[in-house]
Amino acid sequence: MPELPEVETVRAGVAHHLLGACIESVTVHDARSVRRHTGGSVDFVRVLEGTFIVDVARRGKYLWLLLAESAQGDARALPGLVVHLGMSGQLLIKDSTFAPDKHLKITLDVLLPDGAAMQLRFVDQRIFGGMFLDELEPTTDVEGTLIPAASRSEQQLPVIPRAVAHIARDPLDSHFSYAEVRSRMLRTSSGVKRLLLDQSVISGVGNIYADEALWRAKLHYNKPAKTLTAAQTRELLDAVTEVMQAALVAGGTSFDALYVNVNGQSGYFDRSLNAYGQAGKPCSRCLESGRTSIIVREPFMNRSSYRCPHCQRTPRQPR
DNA sequence: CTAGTCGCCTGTTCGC
DNA sequence: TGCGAACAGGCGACTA
Repeated sequence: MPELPEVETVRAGVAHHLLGACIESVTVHDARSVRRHTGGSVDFVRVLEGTFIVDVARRGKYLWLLLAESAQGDARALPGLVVHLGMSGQLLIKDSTFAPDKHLKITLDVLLPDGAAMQLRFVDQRIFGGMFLDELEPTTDVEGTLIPAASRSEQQLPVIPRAVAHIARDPLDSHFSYAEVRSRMLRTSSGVKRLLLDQSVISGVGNIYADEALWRAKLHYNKPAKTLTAAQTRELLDAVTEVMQAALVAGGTSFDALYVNVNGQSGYFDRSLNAYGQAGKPCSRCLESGRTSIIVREPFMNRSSYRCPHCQRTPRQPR
């Protein structure tokens, strides 16, 4: 499943390979993958065909391609092509001689600036992800915009798709604000994990990273967020950031290969997890101090939470 | 307004 | 061996 670091790798890979490319033709193989596009498949294809990819930006697990009428055109004149990989989505860059992938949902046939023909393929098994076109609105800086703020012209001001505007900055965002997250945490009665998973508070944190960060910070998922000290909050957010940055370094090395590894192969699962999925196994931190404490799995928000019953004690008044 | 639940999806794993 | 149930979970839509 693509986590935030993989999505950033995908963004960088698409930008690296397809900047300036013209989208010559588009095929929607499964309309469910464009269900968030209000105009339906026909409109999706019609608007996209003939446009140029001029930038690729990201916030949280959303990424979007900025489109223009020419390779140097104004991206604000056209909607953005928003991509969300959901749980099982992949973006693959291949040439058309490669056989169609299993679960291929959308194909963009593109012509690169050097004249080479390629395909950007959206592959998705579970169809939680998708693509859609969405109007852009002005914003402050977004990650991945290639043009440095100082040298931007009027028509290169940062924009964000309307559907993504409510998404908070993520821990890999250079404008990520610890203080804003802290402030939101103090204003809610919810448990801390619910906050970590709330897109409008902090984005890009899924169930795995949430559990791992809570384990590192020795916090119970149901501890009311407002009861965390400033130091605990700092430690928790630092833990999230550290794991993500490590995964980004691990996964961000390979997009020069022939089949462009823009597919979100997770470097994260290669390393050992301390909490997530570890039910029944001893907590490694407890083992180091000569204690045996077994990681437990507990239902939470219609899914699972994993924690060490010793390091991550149940709060006195669980919510 | 906030808090919390539900449903979308399908491949894999599990128990009977 | 076969077969249905449980499970995985991001996130928009919905309810209270």
